Amino acid sequence: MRILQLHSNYIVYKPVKKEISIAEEAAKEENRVEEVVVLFTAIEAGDNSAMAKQAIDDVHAFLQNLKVNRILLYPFAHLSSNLSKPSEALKLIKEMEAHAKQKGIETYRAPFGWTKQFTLSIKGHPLAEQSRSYVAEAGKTKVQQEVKEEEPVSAALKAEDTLKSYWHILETDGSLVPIEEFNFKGHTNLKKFSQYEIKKARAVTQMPPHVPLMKRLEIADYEPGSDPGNLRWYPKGRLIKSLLEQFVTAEMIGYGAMEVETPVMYDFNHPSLSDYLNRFPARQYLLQSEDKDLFLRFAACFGQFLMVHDAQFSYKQMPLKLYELTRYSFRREKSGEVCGLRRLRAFTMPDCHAFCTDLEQAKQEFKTRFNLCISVLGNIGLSKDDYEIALRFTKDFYEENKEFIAELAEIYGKPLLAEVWKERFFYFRLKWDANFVDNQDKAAALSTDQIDVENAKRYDITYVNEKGEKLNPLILHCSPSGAIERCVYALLEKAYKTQQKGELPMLPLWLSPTQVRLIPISDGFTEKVEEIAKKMAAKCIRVDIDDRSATLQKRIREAEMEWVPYVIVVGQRELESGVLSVRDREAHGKVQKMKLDELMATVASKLEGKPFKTLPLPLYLSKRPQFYG
RNA sequence: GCCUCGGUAGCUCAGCCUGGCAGAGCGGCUGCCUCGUAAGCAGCAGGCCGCGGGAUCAAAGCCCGCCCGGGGCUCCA
Repeated sequence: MRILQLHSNYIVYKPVKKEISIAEEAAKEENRVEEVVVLFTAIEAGDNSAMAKQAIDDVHAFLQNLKVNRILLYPFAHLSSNLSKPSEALKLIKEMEAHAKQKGIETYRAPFGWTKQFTLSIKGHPLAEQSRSYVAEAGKTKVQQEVKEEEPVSAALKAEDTLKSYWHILETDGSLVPIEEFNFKGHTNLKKFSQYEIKKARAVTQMPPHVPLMKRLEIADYEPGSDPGNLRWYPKGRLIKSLLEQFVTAEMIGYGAMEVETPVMYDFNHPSLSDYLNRFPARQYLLQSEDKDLFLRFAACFGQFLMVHDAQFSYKQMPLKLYELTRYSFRREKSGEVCGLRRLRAFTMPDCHAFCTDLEQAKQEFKTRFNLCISVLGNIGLSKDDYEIALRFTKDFYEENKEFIAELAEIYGKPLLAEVWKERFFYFRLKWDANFVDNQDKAAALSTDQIDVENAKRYDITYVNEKGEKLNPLILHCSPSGAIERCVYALLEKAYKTQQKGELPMLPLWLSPTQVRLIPISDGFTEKVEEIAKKMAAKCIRVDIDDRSATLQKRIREAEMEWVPYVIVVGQRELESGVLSVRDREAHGKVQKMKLDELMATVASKLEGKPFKTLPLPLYLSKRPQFYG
């Protein structure tokens, strides 16, 4: 007997169709039970009455802990592959029901033998979700009990429960080393990341450094007037985010993806969608409109799959690549999990799907995108030293594709973490993700790509092959950079690390809100300085002027605290000689002499290939409001 | 969701334990200073002490509930 026990806020279920001849009579209407412990129950071959009684007694003990006295017995065959005969199962279920009632538990029961659909809302506390199995063994009942967080719905997810991960380090030559045998010397971050993945180890109790930074630099801030994890972005933050969005989008279009736009909300009861939804253990934002239940998307999958389902294409157009910058994707993360820019409830995620004919094509594409992602991260300002990669695959996939896996390891050029499963239980066969390790030794995934072998069928996506046959493609899911907000988080955390080393923190030049700050030494020079500013702005350089009446030293200090890459003081000497004194942050704040044209050429060369947006604030600092502090 | 810490001026925070006039620094405004590479000087304004309830002659402070944030538990497709 297998029982999945879920302490729920509510469950709504509806019998849809009789499955078997002995199915009970039931009305095809919705039933709703509030504040209830739902018992998804599968009766297995060999189960007996004693076991049924034992199971209810165990549940009863739990109810007292949970301070609830209401259960719903929900026959749920998918929990086991060793089911008993239906007649026996029904008998035992009825016994459980009777026993529960006898113990004074308010007992409800979903009908046996029906296909049912349900929606339920699980409580978040650690005891809310439990699975138990009872095995008949030499006349006595053995209870195996596990406390495990998981969504109840899919058999595949249940498998996660029993399926074990085998951890290895994949060397750059493609060899797999069991993790306990790997020498982590010189691979500090990989070690931290591995520990984070495997043990979920937490050490520090400290505010993540990027949070005060995102506020002080007027990038983003919490918005108490919204839901947690929905942030406000100040002009400078909006600029940074917008540039990242533009850059990633341009890279994906350059790669050959077709940019599309799809709705942010979907029908909760759409057949393909609800199925996929149940496969995805994230919590959704739900909303009601007229008579519809809607959910907010957590990725672009829905929209793109529905679009491709309706599209006609053949092997000649493949791999077929669609891209969308989802602003926003929503995930109703548990309140304790939302954190600064690391983990949000509303976030901007570039999402690119490639529809491939077969595994060979998928692998080829996967490799192309692997290179592309590394390049995208690098251009954003995150080098291979800043993140660690995990590759996750099944044992059989590895056996069949050793060379391919080795190629990936070679491309990356650093040992990476390999998670190996004996069998597949997610919808993908191969996945990689790049993970930033932050100042709290926490890891956050950035880029990722997966080979999805399930969803084409689920969404009835087909292409036509050479012989005119309709086939389901393989689907690659890729986020080239990961969430844009998370990129900002990584850049800020990285800058903080730099600062801890005693160096000057900064953002990449192309993302710096002010690239060049001009400081007229006194009022009389402001007009001349504006001429210089105009020349620079004309060359697509974000320049501003600190015309405030504060002392020179104070204005320099504030420019430094804003991480302005180039600070130039302009007075009589500069105007007469035409030579500027440029305080170069990258060169540790050293003041360098150069002509305006030289500076503009230097800056322009560093900005090559990056998108540009004009300054999102008034040219004169005296005209700017203060958003924070 | 649970545990835990916090929320006082725009920001950072002291005051709370032991109830009795609401505080500091930064920022803002005004004035002086017009400056040569990381904090010039002075004055003024600025408060629903997170929100709601309770006990008290009296609450920022004590008690209860809620909201928001940090950290932890749990989890991350």
